[in-house]
Amino acid sequence: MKESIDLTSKLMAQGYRLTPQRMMVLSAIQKSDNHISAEEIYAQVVAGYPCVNISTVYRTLELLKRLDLVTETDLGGGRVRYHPADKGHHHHLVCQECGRIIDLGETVLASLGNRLHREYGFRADLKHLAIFGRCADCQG
Amino acid sequence: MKESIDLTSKLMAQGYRLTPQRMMVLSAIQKSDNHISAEEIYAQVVAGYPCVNISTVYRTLELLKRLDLVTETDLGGGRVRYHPADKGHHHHLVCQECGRIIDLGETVLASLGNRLHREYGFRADLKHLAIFGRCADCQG
DNA sequence: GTGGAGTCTGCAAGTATTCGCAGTTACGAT
DNA sequence: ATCGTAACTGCGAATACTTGCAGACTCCAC
Ligand SMILES: [Mn+2]
Ligand SMILES: [Mn+2]
Ligand SMILES: [Zn+2]
Ligand SMILES: [Zn+2]
Repeated sequence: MKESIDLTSKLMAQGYRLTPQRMMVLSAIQKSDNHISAEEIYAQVVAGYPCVNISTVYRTLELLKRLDLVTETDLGGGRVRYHPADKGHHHHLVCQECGRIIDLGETVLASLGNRLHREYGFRADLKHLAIFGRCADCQG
Repeated sequence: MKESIDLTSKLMAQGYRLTPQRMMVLSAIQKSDNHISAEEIYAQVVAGYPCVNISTVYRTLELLKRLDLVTETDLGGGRVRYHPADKGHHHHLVCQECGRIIDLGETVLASLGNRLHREYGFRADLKHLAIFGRCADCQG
Protein backbone atom coordinates (compact mmCIF):
# COMPACT_ATOMS: atom_id res chain seq x y z
CA MET A 1 0.00 0.00 0.00
CA LYS A 2 2.93 2.35 -0.51
CA GLU A 3 1.23 4.26 -3.29
CA SER A 4 -1.91 4.78 -1.24
CA ILE A 5 0.15 6.49 1.50
CA ASP A 6 1.80 8.51 -1.23
CA LEU A 7 -1.61 9.53 -2.55
CA THR A 8 -2.93 10.43 0.90
CA SER A 9 -0.02 12.65 1.80
CA LYS A 10 0.11 14.36 -1.58
CA LEU A 11 -3.61 15.08 -1.38
CA MET A 12 -3.66 16.27 2.23
CA ALA A 13 -0.66 18.53 1.71
CA GLN A 14 -2.75 20.69 -0.61
CA GLY A 15 -6.15 20.55 1.08
CA TYR A 16 -7.60 17.82 -1.11
CA ARG A 17 -9.54 14.86 0.28
CA LEU A 18 -9.06 11.16 -0.05
CA THR A 19 -12.23 9.69 -1.49
CA PRO A 20 -13.03 6.11 -2.52
CA GLN A 21 -13.41 7.29 -6.11
CA ARG A 22 -9.90 8.70 -6.14
CA MET A 23 -8.40 5.59 -4.59
CA MET A 24 -10.11 3.39 -7.15
CA VAL A 25 -9.05 5.47 -10.14
CA LEU A 26 -5.41 5.46 -9.07
CA SER A 27 -5.51 1.75 -8.28
CA ALA A 28 -6.95 0.99 -11.73
CA ILE A 29 -4.05 2.85 -13.33
CA GLN A 30 -1.48 1.10 -11.12
CA LYS A 31 -2.97 -2.31 -11.86
CA SER A 32 -2.79 -1.92 -15.64
CA ASP A 33 0.56 -2.70 -17.13
CA ASN A 34 0.14 -0.83 -20.38
CA HIS A 35 -1.26 2.63 -21.04
CA ILE A 36 -4.88 2.80 -19.99
CA SER A 37 -7.70 5.02 -21.26
CA ALA A 38 -10.30 6.91 -19.23
CA GLU A 39 -13.03 4.61 -20.48
CA GLU A 40 -11.08 1.55 -19.35
CA ILE A 41 -10.43 3.08 -15.95
CA TYR A 42 -14.11 3.90 -15.68
CA ALA A 43 -15.10 0.30 -16.47
CA GLN A 44 -12.85 -1.02 -13.69
CA VAL A 45 -14.08 1.51 -11.16
CA VAL A 46 -17.74 0.92 -11.93
CA ALA A 47 -17.27 -2.81 -11.34
CA GLY A 48 -16.66 -2.19 -7.63
CA TYR A 49 -18.69 0.97 -7.14
CA PRO A 50 -21.53 1.16 -9.64
CA CYS A 51 -22.75 4.73 -9.33
CA VAL A 52 -19.54 6.64 -10.01
CA ASN A 53 -19.76 8.96 -12.94
CA ILE A 54 -17.24 9.18 -15.74
CA SER A 55 -16.82 12.90 -15.18
CA THR A 56 -15.46 12.09 -11.74
CA VAL A 57 -12.92 9.83 -13.41
CA TYR A 58 -11.85 12.67 -15.69
CA ARG A 59 -11.68 15.13 -12.80
CA THR A 60 -9.60 12.68 -10.79
CA LEU A 61 -7.23 12.17 -13.70
CA GLU A 62 -6.78 15.92 -13.93
CA LEU A 63 -5.89 15.98 -10.24
CA LEU A 64 -3.52 13.02 -10.39
CA LYS A 65 -1.71 14.70 -13.26
CA ARG A 66 -1.30 17.88 -11.25
CA LEU A 67 0.10 15.83 -8.34
CA ASP A 68 2.55 14.13 -10.72
CA LEU A 69 1.14 10.70 -9.91
CA VAL A 70 0.09 9.89 -13.47
CA THR A 71 1.11 11.06 -16.92
CA GLU A 72 -1.23 11.69 -19.80
CA THR A 73 -0.21 11.02 -23.39
CA ASP A 74 -1.99 11.26 -26.69
CA LEU A 75 -0.81 8.24 -28.66
CA GLY A 76 -3.09 9.06 -31.54
CA GLY A 77 -5.91 6.57 -31.10
CA GLY A 78 -8.60 9.22 -30.63
CA ARG A 79 -8.42 8.87 -26.88
CA VAL A 80 -5.78 9.95 -24.44
CA ARG A 81 -3.97 7.34 -22.31
CA TYR A 82 -2.68 7.35 -18.76
CA HIS A 83 0.31 5.79 -17.06
CA PRO A 84 1.51 5.69 -13.43
CA ALA A 85 4.39 8.13 -12.98
CA ASP A 86 6.27 5.82 -10.62
CA LYS A 87 6.62 3.08 -13.23
CA GLY A 88 9.31 5.02 -15.04
CA HIS A 89 9.33 7.80 -17.59
CA HIS A 90 9.63 7.02 -21.26
CA HIS A 91 8.50 8.27 -24.64
CA HIS A 92 7.11 6.93 -27.89
CA LEU A 93 7.63 7.37 -31.61
CA VAL A 94 4.29 6.88 -33.34
CA CYS A 95 4.18 6.08 -37.06
CA GLN A 96 1.25 7.87 -38.66
CA GLU A 97 1.32 5.50 -41.60
CA CYS A 98 1.30 1.99 -40.10
CA GLY A 99 0.59 2.76 -36.44
CA ARG A 100 3.79 1.17 -35.17
CA ILE A 101 4.94 2.48 -31.81
CA ILE A 102 8.63 2.55 -30.93
CA ASP A 103 9.47 2.96 -27.25
CA LEU A 104 12.11 5.47 -26.19
CA GLY A 105 14.01 5.74 -22.96
CA GLU A 106 13.65 8.84 -20.85
CA THR A 107 17.17 9.96 -21.68
CA VAL A 108 16.52 10.56 -25.37
CA LEU A 109 14.87 13.86 -24.52
CA ALA A 110 17.14 14.77 -21.62
CA SER A 111 19.51 16.96 -23.59
CA LEU A 112 16.60 18.83 -25.16
CA GLY A 113 15.20 19.43 -21.67
CA ASN A 114 18.53 20.72 -20.45
CA ARG A 115 18.89 23.02 -23.40
CA LEU A 116 15.41 24.50 -22.94
CA HIS A 117 16.19 25.14 -19.31
CA ARG A 118 19.60 26.65 -20.01
CA GLU A 119 18.51 28.89 -22.88
CA TYR A 120 14.95 29.82 -21.89
CA GLY A 121 14.67 29.08 -18.16
CA PHE A 122 11.81 26.77 -19.13
CA ARG A 123 11.20 23.52 -17.25
CA ALA A 124 9.69 21.33 -19.94
CA ASP A 125 7.42 18.47 -18.94
CA LEU A 126 9.21 15.64 -20.73
CA LYS A 127 7.94 12.70 -18.73
CA HIS A 128 5.85 10.85 -21.29
CA LEU A 129 5.67 12.22 -24.81
CA ALA A 130 4.51 10.89 -28.14
CA ILE A 131 6.34 12.09 -31.24
CA PHE A 132 4.56 11.51 -34.54
CA GLY A 133 6.14 10.78 -37.90
CA ARG A 134 7.05 7.90 -40.18
CA CYS A 135 8.91 4.79 -39.22
CA ALA A 136 11.75 3.32 -41.28
CA ASP A 137 9.41 1.01 -43.18
CA CYS A 138 6.99 3.76 -44.18
CA GLN A 139 9.09 6.41 -45.87
CA GLY A 140 7.79 7.63 -49.27
CA MET B 1 -1.67 33.39 -56.34
CA LYS B 2 1.36 31.17 -56.06
CA GLU B 3 -0.15 29.09 -53.25
CA SER B 4 -3.30 28.38 -55.24
CA ILE B 5 -1.19 26.83 -58.02
CA ASP B 6 0.65 24.90 -55.34
CA LEU B 7 -2.67 23.65 -53.95
CA THR B 8 -3.99 22.70 -57.38
CA SER B 9 -0.95 20.70 -58.37
CA LYS B 10 -0.64 18.97 -55.03
CA LEU B 11 -4.29 18.00 -55.14
CA MET B 12 -4.35 16.83 -58.74
CA ALA B 13 -1.18 14.79 -58.32
CA GLN B 14 -3.05 12.49 -55.95
CA GLY B 15 -6.46 12.37 -57.58
CA TYR B 16 -8.07 14.98 -55.34
CA ARG B 17 -10.24 17.80 -56.66
CA LEU B 18 -9.99 21.52 -56.28
CA THR B 19 -13.27 22.74 -54.80
CA PRO B 20 -14.30 26.24 -53.75
CA GLN B 21 -14.52 25.02 -50.14
CA ARG B 22 -10.91 23.86 -50.20
CA MET B 23 -9.67 27.07 -51.78
CA MET B 24 -11.47 29.16 -49.18
CA VAL B 25 -10.20 27.15 -46.22
CA LEU B 26 -6.60 27.43 -47.38
CA SER B 27 -7.00 31.11 -48.14
CA ALA B 28 -8.41 31.77 -44.66
CA ILE B 29 -5.34 30.14 -43.14
CA GLN B 30 -2.97 32.06 -45.42
CA LYS B 31 -4.69 35.35 -44.62
CA SER B 32 -4.39 34.98 -40.86
CA ASP B 33 -1.06 36.03 -39.46
CA ASN B 34 -1.25 34.13 -36.20
CA HIS B 35 -2.39 30.57 -35.53
CA ILE B 36 -6.03 30.14 -36.48
CA SER B 37 -8.63 27.72 -35.13
CA ALA B 38 -11.13 25.63 -37.10
CA GLU B 39 -14.00 27.73 -35.78
CA GLU B 40 -12.30 30.94 -36.96
CA ILE B 41 -11.61 29.45 -40.37
CA TYR B 42 -15.23 28.36 -40.56
CA ALA B 43 -16.44 31.88 -39.73
CA GLN B 44 -14.37 33.35 -42.56
CA VAL B 45 -15.48 30.75 -45.07
CA VAL B 46 -19.14 31.08 -44.21
CA ALA B 47 -18.95 34.83 -44.80
CA GLY B 48 -18.39 34.25 -48.51
CA TYR B 49 -20.20 30.95 -48.98
CA PRO B 50 -22.96 30.58 -46.41
CA CYS B 51 -23.94 26.93 -46.70
CA VAL B 52 -20.59 25.26 -46.11
CA ASN B 53 -20.57 22.93 -43.17
CA ILE B 54 -17.99 22.87 -40.43
CA SER B 55 -17.30 19.20 -41.02
CA THR B 56 -16.09 20.11 -44.49
CA VAL B 57 -13.68 22.54 -42.85
CA TYR B 58 -12.37 19.77 -40.60
CA ARG B 59 -12.09 17.34 -43.50
CA THR B 60 -10.24 19.93 -45.56
CA LEU B 61 -7.84 20.61 -42.71
CA GLU B 62 -7.13 16.89 -42.51
CA LEU B 63 -6.33 16.90 -46.21
CA LEU B 64 -4.18 20.04 -46.11
CA LYS B 65 -2.18 18.48 -43.29
CA ARG B 66 -1.61 15.34 -45.32
CA LEU B 67 -0.43 17.48 -48.25
CA ASP B 68 1.96 19.36 -45.93
CA LEU B 69 0.30 22.67 -46.70
CA VAL B 70 -0.72 23.42 -43.12
CA THR B 71 0.47 22.33 -39.70
CA GLU B 72 -1.74 21.55 -36.75
CA THR B 73 -0.69 22.29 -33.19
CA ASP B 74 -2.36 21.93 -29.83
CA LEU B 75 -1.34 25.04 -27.92
CA GLY B 76 -3.48 24.09 -24.95
CA GLY B 77 -6.48 26.39 -25.34
CA GLY B 78 -8.96 23.54 -25.72
CA ARG B 79 -8.94 23.83 -29.49
CA VAL B 80 -6.28 22.94 -31.99
CA ARG B 81 -4.73 25.67 -34.17
CA TYR B 82 -3.53 25.76 -37.75
CA HIS B 83 -0.70 27.54 -39.52
CA PRO B 84 0.40 27.71 -43.17
CA ALA B 85 3.42 25.49 -43.72
CA ASP B 86 5.08 27.93 -46.11
CA LYS B 87 5.30 30.69 -43.52
CA GLY B 88 8.17 28.92 -41.79
CA HIS B 89 8.44 26.17 -39.24
CA HIS B 90 8.78 26.98 -35.58
CA HIS B 91 7.83 25.66 -32.17
CA HIS B 92 6.42 26.90 -28.88
CA LEU B 93 7.06 26.50 -25.18
CA VAL B 94 3.73 26.76 -23.36
CA CYS B 95 3.66 27.56 -19.64
CA GLN B 96 0.90 25.56 -17.97
CA GLU B 97 0.87 27.94 -15.03
CA CYS B 98 0.56 31.42 -16.55
CA GLY B 99 -0.18 30.62 -20.16
CA ARG B 100 2.87 32.41 -21.51
CA ILE B 101 4.04 31.19 -24.90
CA ILE B 102 7.69 31.38 -25.87
CA ASP B 103 8.49 31.02 -29.58
CA LEU B 104 11.25 28.73 -30.70
CA GLY B 105 13.08 28.57 -33.99
CA GLU B 106 12.91 25.46 -36.10
CA THR B 107 16.52 24.59 -35.35
CA VAL B 108 15.98 23.95 -31.65
CA LEU B 109 14.54 20.53 -32.46
CA ALA B 110 16.78 19.78 -35.42
CA SER B 111 19.34 17.76 -33.50
CA LEU B 112 16.61 15.70 -31.87
CA GLY B 113 15.17 14.99 -35.30
CA ASN B 114 18.55 13.96 -36.62
CA ARG B 115 19.15 11.69 -33.68
CA LEU B 116 15.77 9.96 -34.06
CA HIS B 117 16.50 9.38 -37.71
CA ARG B 118 20.02 8.11 -37.10
CA GLU B 119 19.16 5.80 -34.20
CA TYR B 120 15.66 4.62 -35.11
CA GLY B 121 15.25 5.33 -38.81
CA PHE B 122 12.24 7.43 -37.76
CA ARG B 123 11.37 10.63 -39.63
CA ALA B 124 9.78 12.70 -36.90
CA ASP B 125 7.29 15.39 -37.83
CA LEU B 126 8.93 18.34 -36.10
CA LYS B 127 7.41 21.19 -38.06
CA HIS B 128 5.27 22.90 -35.44
CA LEU B 129 5.29 21.52 -31.92
CA ALA B 130 4.11 22.78 -28.55
CA ILE B 131 6.09 21.70 -25.51
CA PHE B 132 4.36 22.16 -22.17
CA GLY B 133 5.96 22.99 -18.84
CA ARG B 134 6.72 25.94 -16.58
CA CYS B 135 8.32 29.17 -17.60
CA ALA B 136 11.11 30.84 -15.62
CA ASP B 137 8.67 32.99 -13.65
CA CYS B 138 6.47 30.08 -12.59
CA GLN B 139 8.81 27.59 -10.95
CA GLY B 140 7.78 26.43 -7.45
C1' DG C 1 -23.54 13.87 -75.32
C1' DT C 2 -24.24 9.70 -71.91
C1' DG C 3 -22.95 6.72 -68.29
C1' DG C 4 -20.31 5.27 -64.92
C1' DA C 5 -16.85 5.42 -61.02
C1' DG C 6 -15.10 7.97 -57.86
C1' DT C 7 -14.81 12.06 -55.15
C1' DC C 8 -16.82 15.46 -52.39
C1' DT C 9 -20.32 17.68 -49.50
C1' DG C 10 -24.14 18.79 -46.13
C1' DC C 11 -26.51 17.03 -42.60
C1' DA C 12 -27.36 14.54 -38.52
C1' DA C 13 -25.72 11.57 -35.16
C1' DG C 14 -21.79 9.94 -32.49
C1' DT C 15 -17.46 10.33 -29.43
C1' DA C 16 -14.26 11.98 -26.06
C1' DT C 17 -13.91 15.30 -22.78
C1' DT C 18 -15.36 19.43 -20.07
C1' DC C 19 -18.34 22.40 -17.33
C1' DG C 20 -22.25 24.42 -14.41
C1' DC C 21 -24.99 23.39 -10.92
C1' DA C 22 -27.12 21.81 -6.86
C1' DG C 23 -26.98 18.40 -3.38
C1' DT C 24 -23.69 15.58 -0.35
C1' DT C 25 -19.84 14.85 2.34
C1' DA C 26 -15.64 15.67 5.12
C1' DC C 27 -13.09 18.26 8.37
C1' DG C 28 -11.91 21.68 11.64
C1' DA C 29 -13.50 24.91 15.06
C1' DT C 30 -16.42 25.83 18.69
C1' DA D 1 -22.34 16.83 19.07
C1' DT D 2 -23.20 20.65 15.85
C1' DC D 3 -22.19 24.09 12.81
C1' DG D 4 -19.90 26.39 8.87
C1' DT D 5 -17.03 26.20 5.13
C1' DA D 6 -15.05 24.19 1.58
C1' DA D 7 -14.23 20.15 -1.18
C1' DC D 8 -16.36 16.68 -3.85
C1' DT D 9 -19.72 14.24 -6.66
C1' DG D 10 -23.49 12.86 -9.99
C1' DC D 11 -26.08 14.52 -13.46
C1' DG D 12 -27.07 16.75 -17.60
C1' DA D 13 -25.72 19.92 -20.99
C1' DA D 14 -22.03 21.85 -23.67
C1' DT D 15 -17.84 21.65 -26.60
C1' DA D 16 -14.63 20.21 -30.18
C1' DC D 17 -14.25 17.15 -33.36
C1' DT D 18 -15.43 12.76 -36.23
C1' DT D 19 -18.12 9.63 -38.91
C1' DG D 20 -21.92 7.38 -41.79
C1' DC D 21 -24.82 8.17 -45.19
C1' DA D 22 -27.14 9.65 -49.26
C1' DG D 23 -27.25 13.04 -52.73
C1' DA D 24 -24.38 16.12 -55.94
C1' DC D 25 -20.60 17.02 -58.72
C1' DT D 26 -16.29 15.77 -61.86
C1' DC D 27 -13.81 13.45 -64.79
C1' DC D 28 -13.05 10.24 -68.12
C1' DA D 29 -14.23 6.59 -71.45
C1' DC D 30 -17.17 5.42 -74.97
MN1 LIG E 1 4.26 5.09 -22.37
MN1 LIG F 1 3.26 28.50 -34.34
ZN1 LIG G 1 5.29 2.66 -39.99
ZN1 LIG H 1 4.62 31.01 -16.73
